[in-house]
Amino acid sequence: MQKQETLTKNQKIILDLIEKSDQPLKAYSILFDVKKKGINAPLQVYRALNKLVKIGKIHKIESRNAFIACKNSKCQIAKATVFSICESCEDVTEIHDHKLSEHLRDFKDNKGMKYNKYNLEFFGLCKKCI
Amino acid sequence: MQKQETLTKNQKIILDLIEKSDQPLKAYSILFDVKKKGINAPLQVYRALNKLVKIGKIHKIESRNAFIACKNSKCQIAKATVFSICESCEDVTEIHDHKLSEHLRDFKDNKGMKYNKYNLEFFGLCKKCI
DNA sequence: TAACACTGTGTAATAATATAACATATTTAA
DNA sequence: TTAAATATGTTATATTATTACACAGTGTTA
Ligand SMILES: [Zn+2]
Ligand SMILES: [Zn+2]
Ligand SMILES: [Zn+2]
Ligand SMILES: [Zn+2]
Repeated sequence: MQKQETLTKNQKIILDLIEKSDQPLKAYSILFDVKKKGINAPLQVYRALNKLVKIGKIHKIESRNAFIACKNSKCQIAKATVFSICESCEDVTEIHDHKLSEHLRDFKDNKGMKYNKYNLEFFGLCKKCI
Repeated sequence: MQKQETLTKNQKIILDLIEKSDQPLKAYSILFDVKKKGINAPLQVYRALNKLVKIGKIHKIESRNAFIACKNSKCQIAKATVFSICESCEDVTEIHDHKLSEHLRDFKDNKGMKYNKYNLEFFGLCKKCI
């Protein structure tokens, strides 16, 4: 089992907001939404986001500078992420594919590099947008 | 064969600079370096970068907001990128692994999404930094 | 040749994303 | 109970990227 983290007030407020959205949220849109809860500055948002990413509660979609909640309760998931992104409607889905995970986990380059994390983003058109 | 693109003056200047570096360069560092060649504004840099990315001459390292030259002459490579990134020295290497490419190319999710591109970034410690 | 689409340029202004620096408070652990 | 680690609130600033506008070159086509 993963160590259960106790979240602080700001972290809870921001995680709640992200979990209520099924799509990625951007930092300044989060800031706008949590102003009514007393969070006033970008740094307060980014500090919470960084912590939540670190403990795996949310993931950053690097190509979009946006943050999405992780629905997967498994350990280590923060260190092994796969997303599909529709380039038309911007719908983002986290992918958990056992076979793909295995391939990625077992990947070795020929440079002797030691990996502890990866992030994979697939781009295309979702069913609705094809 | 891929259609041979004719690059414009600005695009050539910026591609030259990126190709001379074996590591990713950031847009504003590129801007600083090409000012002596008459490129004065961020937008001139970003326009060239976007074009060069589009035609596959360079790739964007999404997690670093930086741009690296592609050494691979194969078609389609702009649409299927894999990088290893050292979190200590920030060394970035483009990976071309046939087996991995196959797995990624053949990946199908269960949502009927049609993919046309992917980007994979591995993070860890390189040989020197372990 | 003229009209048009398409691509690129140059410039200024601004938007969007993220961090530094500082003072203080709270929690955790030796 | 001191010290270390983590979090907070605030201001300012750094970094990354785009909008808007005027115009120039190139190729197509009517
Ligand atoms: Zn997840
Ligand atoms: Zn879509
Ligand atoms: Zn490449
Ligand atoms: Zn290294």
